[in-house]
Amino acid sequence: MAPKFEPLKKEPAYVKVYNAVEANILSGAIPEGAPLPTEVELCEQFGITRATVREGLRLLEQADLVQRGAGKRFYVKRPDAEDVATATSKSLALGGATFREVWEALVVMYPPAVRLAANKFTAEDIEKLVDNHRAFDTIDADDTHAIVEGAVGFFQLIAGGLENRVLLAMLQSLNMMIRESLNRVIIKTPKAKARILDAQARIIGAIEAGDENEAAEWIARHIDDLKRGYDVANMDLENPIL
Amino acid sequence: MAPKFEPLKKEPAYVKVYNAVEANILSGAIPEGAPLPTEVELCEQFGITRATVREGLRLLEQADLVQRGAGKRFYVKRPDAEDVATATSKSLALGGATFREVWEALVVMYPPAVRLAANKFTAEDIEKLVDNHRAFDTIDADDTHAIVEGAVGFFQLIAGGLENRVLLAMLQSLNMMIRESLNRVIIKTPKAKARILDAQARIIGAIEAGDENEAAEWIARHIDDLKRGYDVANMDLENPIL
DNA sequence: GTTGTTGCATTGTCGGACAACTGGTTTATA
DNA sequence: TATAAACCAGTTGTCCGACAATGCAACAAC
Repeated sequence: MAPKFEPLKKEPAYVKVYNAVEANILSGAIPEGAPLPTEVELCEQFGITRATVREGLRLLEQADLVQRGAGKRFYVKRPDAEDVATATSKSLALGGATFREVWEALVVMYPPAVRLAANKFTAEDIEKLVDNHRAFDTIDADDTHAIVEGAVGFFQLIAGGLENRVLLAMLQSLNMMIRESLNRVIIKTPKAKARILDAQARIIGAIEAGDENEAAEWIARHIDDLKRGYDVANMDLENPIL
Repeated sequence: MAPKFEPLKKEPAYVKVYNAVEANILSGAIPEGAPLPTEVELCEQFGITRATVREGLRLLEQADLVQRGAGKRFYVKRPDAEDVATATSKSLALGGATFREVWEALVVMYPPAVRLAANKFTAEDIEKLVDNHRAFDTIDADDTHAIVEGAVGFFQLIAGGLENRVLLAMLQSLNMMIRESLNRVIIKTPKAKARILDAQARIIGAIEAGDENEAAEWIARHIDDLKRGYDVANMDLENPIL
């Protein structure tokens, strides 16, 4: 067998900057919230020019490891679930994810998630759901945008109450994609609002009662119901959501 | 109520570059695989200096919208599921995700995923599972690293066969975090290999038979079994995985 | 106490320059 | 002729030095 040499990395300097700073953040050497050295300081420390340092900083910036304060210099920031979700959904959408894939993911993920919710939700969490539900009731049935927001908001509250950032990030990115989808296929059926309202009520009831089977059952129906809009619109589910 | 003004954004030029190019990619004006204009061309088009253009390009680079070819200039690339997963898991880990969150997500997501697999997997997919299983059988029971890889590889194959990039991205990022976790709490129990092997066999059998209940049942047990290592190691599940 | 002023630190942008690398073309050599 | 060496053009990576714009803090003025 031929000796397998590493491609002996000669990464550009700005990547090295990125890696070096990332390592320091990761190891905790630069704690969360702490400011990064200034650009000139970094220049001196790395022994490179400012332009190069800045390119490395852009990488960190886009990686959400670091953020420009209201003031000026960068400070370390841990990526929160929402950022992760935004980036994920954006990437997936851009990657050509189809309606089918998104809906399928929804069907797969939410029923077990509400099962967890039924076991875990506090009175507070439930109250939020109820509030959201009441607000939803007051919207104009023709205001499709508001309806979409209300429907997505419900999912958001479910995801948010799970006390689990990993699940939160994943469900949230799903929610964003669903919002895209729903806004595209405008919910036209006049009954839409009523049916959503009913489903939400039952799900909330089931969670409140801690009845995970009932909750899972109803959210599955709810999702299926939402999806029906697509079938009605006669859309090809294999179309990309973007 | 006090009038609420927009923060009147005056984004720096390099952000504008990022946005402009992103928009062009998104709209399909620059199709996938097509090369971006060279840096100098971009300078001319935007009417700014090269250093600034390059900062914008770094943002695009980190956003995985664009990639440096083996040759030289950037070409457009859609983010694939793996990149998304890598970024997601990294961010979540950095965000302080705990063992509990990861395991919980695993418990929530995989049983329904294998249900899907039981309905959807082709002979080919199953063959891969079988191959992986056979290979796993041959590893040394003391080679904990190999055992972890084998266990994770099994999950990877499940995720990969679903024909769903959205689910794939999410499951894959979970897999990466699990790999981290398992490598940390080294599987010591001598029986580990045997139990994993057995569970995998049953899951594969169930998928092959299209028995989704059986498959879901066994993967749940399997996951629970893997988790037991933590209990044995007496680890605090609320510790971050990093 | 609020409002202006001033100066400092830091970032954003500029212009030009050069080395390094890649790919292709031409030329020299076996 | 075929192969290797040398050359050239295009592009990226890095550097330097400079200046404008902005935010911050301290201080002065009303």
